[in-house]
Amino acid sequence: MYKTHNCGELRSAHIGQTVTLAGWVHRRRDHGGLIFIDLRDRYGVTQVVANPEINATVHDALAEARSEWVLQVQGVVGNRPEGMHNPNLPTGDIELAAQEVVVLNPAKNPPFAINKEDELIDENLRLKYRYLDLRRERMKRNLVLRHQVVKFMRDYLDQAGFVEVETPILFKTTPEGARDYLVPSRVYPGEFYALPQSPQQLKQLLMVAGVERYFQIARCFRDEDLRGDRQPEFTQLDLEMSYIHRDDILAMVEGLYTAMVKAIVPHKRLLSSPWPKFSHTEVMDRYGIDKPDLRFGMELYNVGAIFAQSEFKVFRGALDSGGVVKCIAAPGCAEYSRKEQDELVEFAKTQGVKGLATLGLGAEGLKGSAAKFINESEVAQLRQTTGAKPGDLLLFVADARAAANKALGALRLLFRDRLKLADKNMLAFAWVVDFPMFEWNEEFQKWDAAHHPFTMPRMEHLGRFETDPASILSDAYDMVCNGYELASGSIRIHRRDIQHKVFQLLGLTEEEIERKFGHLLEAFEYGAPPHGGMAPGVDRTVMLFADEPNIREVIPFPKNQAARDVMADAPSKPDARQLKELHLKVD
RNA sequence: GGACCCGUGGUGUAGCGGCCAAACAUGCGGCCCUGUCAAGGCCGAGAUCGCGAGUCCGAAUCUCGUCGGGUCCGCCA
Repeated sequence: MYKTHNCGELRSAHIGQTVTLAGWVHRRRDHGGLIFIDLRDRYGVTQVVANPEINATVHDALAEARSEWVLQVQGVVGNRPEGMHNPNLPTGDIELAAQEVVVLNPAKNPPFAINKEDELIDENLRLKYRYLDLRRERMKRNLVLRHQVVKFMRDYLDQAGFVEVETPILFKTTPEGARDYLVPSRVYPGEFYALPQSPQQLKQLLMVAGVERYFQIARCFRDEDLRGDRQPEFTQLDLEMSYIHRDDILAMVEGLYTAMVKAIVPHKRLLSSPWPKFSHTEVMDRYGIDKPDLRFGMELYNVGAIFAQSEFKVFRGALDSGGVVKCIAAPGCAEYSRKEQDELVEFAKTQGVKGLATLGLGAEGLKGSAAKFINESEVAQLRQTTGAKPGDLLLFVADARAAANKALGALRLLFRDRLKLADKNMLAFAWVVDFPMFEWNEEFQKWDAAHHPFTMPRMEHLGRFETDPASILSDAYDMVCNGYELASGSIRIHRRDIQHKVFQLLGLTEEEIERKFGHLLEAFEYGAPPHGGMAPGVDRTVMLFADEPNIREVIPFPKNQAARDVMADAPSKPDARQLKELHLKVD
């Protein structure tokens, strides 16, 4: 070992001991005579002091040292002089009087400061030098937090009788869903493996195999465009249980997360426990989105009834064509300028609606674009329905229901951030249940599975496959928290006939069903138990726990938004020989 | 595929038609300094303002294009 102790553990009790530390030069303070070096390793920082009158060689060596040099220092742990203790440092009562210094490795000046936390360094630069970025306190903290989260999950599920099983990374491409990452086979020209979008089929087969309680910290791959909470590869806590109903698995995951919050982020509070449960319809109506942030109010209100007799053309048109008029009330924003209101309108348009009407309940009367079209009686009813107060700004969208929900839901989040309506130490977990089983795909004129095709439709709705697929509900469920979808899951189909029926409705031919899912359907014929599961996102969980704005901050080596690894510069061109072996030609 | 925002010394910012052969902080180099801990003091180096066209007497500043980055829409069973 290069060291006898780490840089975070020495205390007064060690005074007088001869120890050896090794680490990076965090900071150097050269007084000409005395030199102080803050030596840093993973565990902390210890002050090393060199006195030229005591040891000139050591003093000269430390005078040369610069930031991020790697040093090994042997010395005696000493009590700091009276009044020189540093209460801000766990090791602040002692210092190491250096007797011997070995430069293990000098270092170039880093492209950004490792010993500073406040500056927001350009992320591309951080990613290019990720190994330096990870030395910084913030990243180190996130790395360790992630470890704690994963370890807690493993321990908790082990206690609950789950078995961790690894499933293949090289698997089979599946239709629908996200775009697959394909891996060419050298042995079979023209054939490809696919990286799993999730271990969905495999874990179901593990249920058929009798594992009963399975979990895996599973890497998943989806070749879609990136977002702050989406990476091409990400990690899920993949879970599956046999002989359970929906509420059994919800209770299992709720228990896990509730215990985990208490153990790992005790400074965070749960909005409610047990967690509330909403139907999909209800969250869409009230929050305009299927992953509501419940930490604040500002709900959406359907005010169509108030304007049933309105002559306001915008509202009239929407209502007459089967749409809705909905609104939210932005607290204290009645005096927004014309420009500020125009910005809101523009934002709404980016969310897919034709426009946005505004009504400010100003101190000197009504303001905003809808003011002259709304009468006193309507204002009174609006105030009653929405609870809006004088000084609030009402924002109306008159459009098709889905579009209106989406735009107002997005505006609600805009105001959350702008008005700081959400407490960052609050975790508002909730369940969303009763999803529709199918969604009509306008582009391809076909039915899609709203969750995935292995989801169990409600038994009592099985008769509607031929008559009204849109009305079929499924046993799917989402776990949401603070505006993120943290997990998604369902009770699965375990009967061949039902699974076949679903594939048929999704438009797969008999030949496709057999070729793509034959293995699964056959498995269901050998005594598949009823089962279901879910898959919480590990990256998003850690992101929420760490108060980070995106999952890149909790992934050691993430891709940028263009899906590149800017450190290694991947993806990259393979050698011609590699392509030839794989029987590939590139355009 | 689309919309919007950003790009100025190593880093973070300011400047947003002439006062800029670009300012501040920090970092870096040198000198001084024996109790600092974001050490201090003095001196110094370091940027053709992402790139390319254009407008103008004059462009870091305005316009167009392009490259890079980010946020969002589409997409993400």
